[in-house]
Amino acid sequence: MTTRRAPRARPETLVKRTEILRAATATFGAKGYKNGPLTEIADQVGMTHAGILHHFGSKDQLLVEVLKYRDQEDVAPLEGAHIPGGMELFRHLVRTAFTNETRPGIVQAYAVLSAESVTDEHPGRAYFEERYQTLRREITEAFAAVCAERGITAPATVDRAAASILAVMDGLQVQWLLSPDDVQLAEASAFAIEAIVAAVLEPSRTPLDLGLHPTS
Amino acid sequence: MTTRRAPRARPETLVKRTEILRAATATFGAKGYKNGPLTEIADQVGMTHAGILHHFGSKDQLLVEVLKYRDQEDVAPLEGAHIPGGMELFRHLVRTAFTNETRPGIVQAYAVLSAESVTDEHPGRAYFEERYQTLRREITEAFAAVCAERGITAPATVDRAAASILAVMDGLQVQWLLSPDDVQLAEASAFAIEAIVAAVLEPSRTPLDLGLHPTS
DNA sequence: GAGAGGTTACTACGCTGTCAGTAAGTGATG
DNA sequence: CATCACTTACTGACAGCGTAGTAACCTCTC
Repeated sequence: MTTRRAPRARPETLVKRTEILRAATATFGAKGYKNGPLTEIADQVGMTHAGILHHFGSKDQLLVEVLKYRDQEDVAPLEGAHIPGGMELFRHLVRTAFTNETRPGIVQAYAVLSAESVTDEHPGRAYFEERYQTLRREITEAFAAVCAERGITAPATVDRAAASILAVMDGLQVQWLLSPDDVQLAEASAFAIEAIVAAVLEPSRTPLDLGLHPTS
Repeated sequence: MTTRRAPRARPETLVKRTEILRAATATFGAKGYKNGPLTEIADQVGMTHAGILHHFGSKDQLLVEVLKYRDQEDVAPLEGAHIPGGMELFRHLVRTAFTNETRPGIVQAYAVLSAESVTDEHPGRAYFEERYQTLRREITEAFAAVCAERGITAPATVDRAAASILAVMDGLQVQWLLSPDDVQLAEASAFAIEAIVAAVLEPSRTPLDLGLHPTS
């Protein structure tokens, strides 16, 4: 319970810390959190594993800081450093998918860690729970804004659509990591997002009878 | 490399083996493969971990058999023990999503293991690679059949759609496991599958301009 | 009585975290 | 401006645990 916050860092030290965070992202991405040893991270930055623990206190804490670090890095390049709303959000998500195709390491880290986080007592669980909640809310609000713009009331499907959009992006990442030649990450993401957005804005022109609506 | 297959099993032993496979599914689901100890599996079936190794030779081999076992269990209840085609396949996928809502343990095992399989040298990797390839092919063929039925030529989007359908199902499982109260696994899956199928069969009535088509 | 289905005992290893010690920096002070 | 007091940034050794796999040995059952 010792709050090892703010150890009055030397300016040079902050550089080293982010170096560690990057190395940890690589190792956790390649091997998972539980199976990614501190020594491997330490090697990458020319240190012993004890040095890592000196900076972050524990491996659990390191993971939390890795996740937080990735968040602020992702938001950084955005205009005004804030996620857009309305239809622009969907465009942003599609752009993100295209960007992701150029950085398999980070994609792998998120894919592995998010799934691993559902295991018992995982230190990253709270982070991913909140993350998904936040993202779903933002997408739901974007739907509401777009619907309002078009003078229609947002249908009840927006909640399902919001979860589905995130889901399809994540799921495609796993398939893409397994078979990069068979799966077009960005284009498939764009296609699916368009399909889902269209289904919300112009619902069920043709009922497909997939068993959803219990007619039988 | 010793083929420890067919050790002339006693009928009672086969029961024990499947008992082990079920226990392993539970443990691997709860903790992941690497972090799921053999001793925990052994405890569940009233055995020592050496007993498990007697049956399966190694932990890696056990995982492979767990995955194979789940496959044949899933196909078993189906008519004719074979996956349907055409529009019936999509109905089957939606039904599966509803079934899955009643068995979080198995869902968790698949979610955790499929993502873990993309890590370095994971023993389950080949299985998941093939599994996704097979499933994508089956869905693509179902699309082709449905299109033929309607007298239209299957559009180029079927490949992306096939991957997207699997992706959305998998991705929703992770979110559902993290927040079961916030995410409706089955209903969201059904909605997304309908949306994607509709987008294939009746493409782009209204262009949404999500940046997919580089018009600028 | 041979082999299947185990157990007990043990080896060997990998991992996190602790601890003591060291070298280099920081800062107040006489 | 030199020195003393203290902090930061580590290293190296090691404790302590959990784990996979092996080997030898029982003990039922065909």
